[in-house]
Amino acid sequence: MAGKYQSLRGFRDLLPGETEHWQRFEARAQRLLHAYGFREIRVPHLEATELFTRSVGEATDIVGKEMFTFEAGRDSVTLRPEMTAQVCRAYIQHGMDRLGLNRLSYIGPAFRKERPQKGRLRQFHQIGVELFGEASPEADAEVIALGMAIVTAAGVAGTKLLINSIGDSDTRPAFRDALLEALRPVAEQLCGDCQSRLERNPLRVLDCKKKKCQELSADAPAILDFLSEDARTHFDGVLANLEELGIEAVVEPRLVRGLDYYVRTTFEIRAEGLGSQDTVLGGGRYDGLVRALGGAQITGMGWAAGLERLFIAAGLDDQPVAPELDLYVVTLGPKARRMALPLVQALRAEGVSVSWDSSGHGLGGQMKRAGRSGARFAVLIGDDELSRGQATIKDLAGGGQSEGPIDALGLARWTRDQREREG
RNA sequence: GUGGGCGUAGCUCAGCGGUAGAGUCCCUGACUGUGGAUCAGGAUGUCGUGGGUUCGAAUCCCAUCGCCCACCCCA
Repeated sequence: MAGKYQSLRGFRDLLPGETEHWQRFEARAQRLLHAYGFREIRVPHLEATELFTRSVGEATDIVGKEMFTFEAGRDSVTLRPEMTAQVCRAYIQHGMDRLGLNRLSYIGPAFRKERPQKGRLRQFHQIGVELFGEASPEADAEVIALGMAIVTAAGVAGTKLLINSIGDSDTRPAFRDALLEALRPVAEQLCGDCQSRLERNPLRVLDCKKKKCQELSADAPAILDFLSEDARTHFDGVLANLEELGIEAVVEPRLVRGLDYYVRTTFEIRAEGLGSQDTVLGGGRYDGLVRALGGAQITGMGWAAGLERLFIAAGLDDQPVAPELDLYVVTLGPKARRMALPLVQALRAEGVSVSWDSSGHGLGGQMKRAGRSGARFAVLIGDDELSRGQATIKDLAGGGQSEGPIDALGLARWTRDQREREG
């Protein structure tokens, strides 16, 4: 508990050892996204509040109590609680439907003002994709396949794909009424949360984890029975395509996603061992959203995954990455010290990763720093080495010592040879 | 917003009325040119903050802030 200032609740620093995990995942993810033909879009962190209230839904918790909203002069602005609405806004704003830009991906922070806990922070990070203008079952299957690949790329094993169709916006009211009719008589027996859900969003009662509520809603009508002919065909097509791709999907009729804009296909990928935070990726189809935000009638399908949760599910959260470096230059005496900076610069230009200590510590201190830097070899240069024209090179893992080149080009070649020898 | 747990050295934690401790890390030396092992020495704290009880409070009481975990909800 040192220092006067502390990061804000729900906001945290990513330190070296952890950032490497992020970099590795991001590199792998970008390769995958590229392989699927997606191109990255970067949208602002701040947006007009109305964009989110319109798209995510007034009644959702996100809009109701979790947004970081500020008054900026006459405008109300909000730190994005998710990115789909923004990507749609940008899609419309830049006329992307005419530019052939219909496969978009994003990665970055999002903000929700809720009580932090494991795998849930006020600033968290999402990676996601949006596929516009393709309403086919194949599109759904492809987007889901990409989601599975991303989760796998993060190193998560033991995933489970849950899928459902919540029908179209014009058939949902019928289901909602039927559901209400079935649940009203037993409303008293539902848990407190569900009683309020009954009014706000009855579909979510199906999603309640409490046993009693599940029993009470067991005999309630299933949404799949209310699908229109089109929606039913579409859903069957999605399932068939997933099977064709060898992706195992569990139809979960109780799966209801929280955001208002979803229609037809909804799905989540869950990871084992994460408790209530086990949904690592979630998404679905949102065919009416672009239109609702003022664009043309263009369909959409996408998902978002939480990076913090992915890393927890992959078991990476408590495994810091050790530093790696080719060389650490240790100098003795003023002559050697004067040539150190030009030397390390020349080595870097040759693609060798190298560090050194410019603060004038003694040999012991420098060796200690060399050991901690993660360097494979320490290159010792003192008066002896300068007169001999040979550097002393110490193997920091094995402890052995030998002579080696003292000039940049020679050292660079020597380093490359070592790398090759060690694979 | 609700419930529970915890705040003592950079880190992990012990102490639970009588002068603030351990391990680790850090610094110095044994080794006048060698890190990681060993040994010896050293440094480090408004004991989260404010108030109260007491001759005396890290310890008991009250308040407050912060963190963690869970619920709600979600990625």
